[in-house]
Amino acid sequence: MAKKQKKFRPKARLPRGFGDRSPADIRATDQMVAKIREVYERYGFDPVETPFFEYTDAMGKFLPDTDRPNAGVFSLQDDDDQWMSLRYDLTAPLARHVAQNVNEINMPYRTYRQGWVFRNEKPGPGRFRQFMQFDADIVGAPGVAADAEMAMMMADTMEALGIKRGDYVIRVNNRKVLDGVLEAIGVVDEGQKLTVLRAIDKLDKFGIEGVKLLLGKGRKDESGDFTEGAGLDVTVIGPLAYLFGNDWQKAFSIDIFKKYLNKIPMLTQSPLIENGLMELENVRKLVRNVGYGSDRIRIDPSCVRGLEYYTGMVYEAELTFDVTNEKGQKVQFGSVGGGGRYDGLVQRFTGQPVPATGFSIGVSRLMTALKNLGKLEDTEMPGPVVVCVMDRDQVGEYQKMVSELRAAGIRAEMYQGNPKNFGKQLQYADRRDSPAAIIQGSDERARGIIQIKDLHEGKRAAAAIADNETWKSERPGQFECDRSQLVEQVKNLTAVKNWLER
RNA sequence: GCCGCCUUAGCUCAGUUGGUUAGAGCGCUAGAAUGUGGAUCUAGAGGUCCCCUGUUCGAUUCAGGGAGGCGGUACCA
Repeated sequence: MAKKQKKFRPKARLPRGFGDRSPADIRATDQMVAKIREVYERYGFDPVETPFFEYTDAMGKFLPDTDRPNAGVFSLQDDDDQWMSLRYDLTAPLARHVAQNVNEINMPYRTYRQGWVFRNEKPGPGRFRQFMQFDADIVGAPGVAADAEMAMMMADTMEALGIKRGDYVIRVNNRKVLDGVLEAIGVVDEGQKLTVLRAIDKLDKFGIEGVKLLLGKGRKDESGDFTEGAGLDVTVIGPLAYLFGNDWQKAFSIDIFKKYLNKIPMLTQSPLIENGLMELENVRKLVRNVGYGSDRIRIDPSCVRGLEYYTGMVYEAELTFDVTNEKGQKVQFGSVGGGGRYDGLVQRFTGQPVPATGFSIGVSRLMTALKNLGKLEDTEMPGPVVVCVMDRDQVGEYQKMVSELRAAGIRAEMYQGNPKNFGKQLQYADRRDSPAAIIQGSDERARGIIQIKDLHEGKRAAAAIADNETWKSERPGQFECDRSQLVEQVKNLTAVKNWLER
């Protein structure tokens, strides 16, 4: 007697940091993407798409001392043993695309794209290992006017998405100023430089006191974990904190910025800083001139951005309201998009300097924020009109009704489950939020009519009925009409009408 | 990676000072009512109490290890 072999059953589970998308998610994303695209198109950008995979060397993602790709990217070797990686952003692939097509591309090249990117990192609240970004870049435009356009387009995009003025801000800064300051105070070690920049980047998260700790000895977090600081001297930390901790909502001017910079000891004349300040001032003038106030685009010395490849202006879109998650916990949201000037990325391939500036919107993150706020538009779609199967030998006729409704632009289907239990069919239609069920049994057929059951109206009318007998005999929302009236009558139902006129 | 919390039915969660039949709400299935979705009532199905090892007469409960989830922090090119 053979023992019953236990069949291997894989556990149905998602890889960490990945998620299925519901109909509501997909529709909401589509809507968001459409709105963003509309803004970009209006600014004169054209789409171009690159694939999910790139050769790892093209993305510049090999670890320094090994022939293995960076651990933060998903990588695999193809059958030629070449390392390929899933793209971790849309900027590196664009640089590759531009380098490969420099001769065909008409510069300045205004281009946008949206798509999934992948990062092999620990996911967090609102952070996934697959997420969607929406990028726009101007390649081949060296002037700060291009950067100003980016900042303005970001602001416009926020508002196009329904985020009110005051609920977001585009923070702008210049890497040249930061680099100049760090150089002046003697931070020349690359590692220390990065630590300082990261510390400043944490301002919104930990406040100025936390940043001071990180600039100095280090900081202990709530769980008791200790983070090593940059080890700067107190004489430098003070003025730095003063510079970055200031509320920069007031109108920016070079003079004010300089005044703060002057409080930093050891800071001398620096062409780098002068140049950076001039660029900031020019951007400020450009955007103010067309009516973008400091409530929308703000010069902010604490805006640093982590990426190393930025060479000039950097910008970041931040939501200024609190975000709570589905469990009611307040969530640190941080930025929902950012970017900057990266004049060196294309040069990596061609040797020729190609100036470029661009930014990226974290669509998934932004959607999470909007969803938690209830700021997502109602994406509900009414279910299909369900044609009930009363007699199996009549499915041809039922399918014809479905076909007529579809031809009129109305979502419709014939019930595909077991038709034996009629109640089941209505229950199905109800759960799909169908506007109507169509009923034609032998009685109706003999009279050449159909029953149209307005399920939405029925639900409303039923609120007053507690007793099932009454509920059944009254048939709330139900009416009959001639078979030939099917499409016309269904079109007249409120839910259907609203949908067709949306 | 590091720190903390958590893991019991499809879902949200009780509970067992270590004891024989492990519970609730919601959901699901069926019936009351076989041609009428809701509400109501009745019944039913559904469990490796995350996994492994140990302690014990006995472990879902205790100990150690592991996995997974959540949160913080680091990293985020």
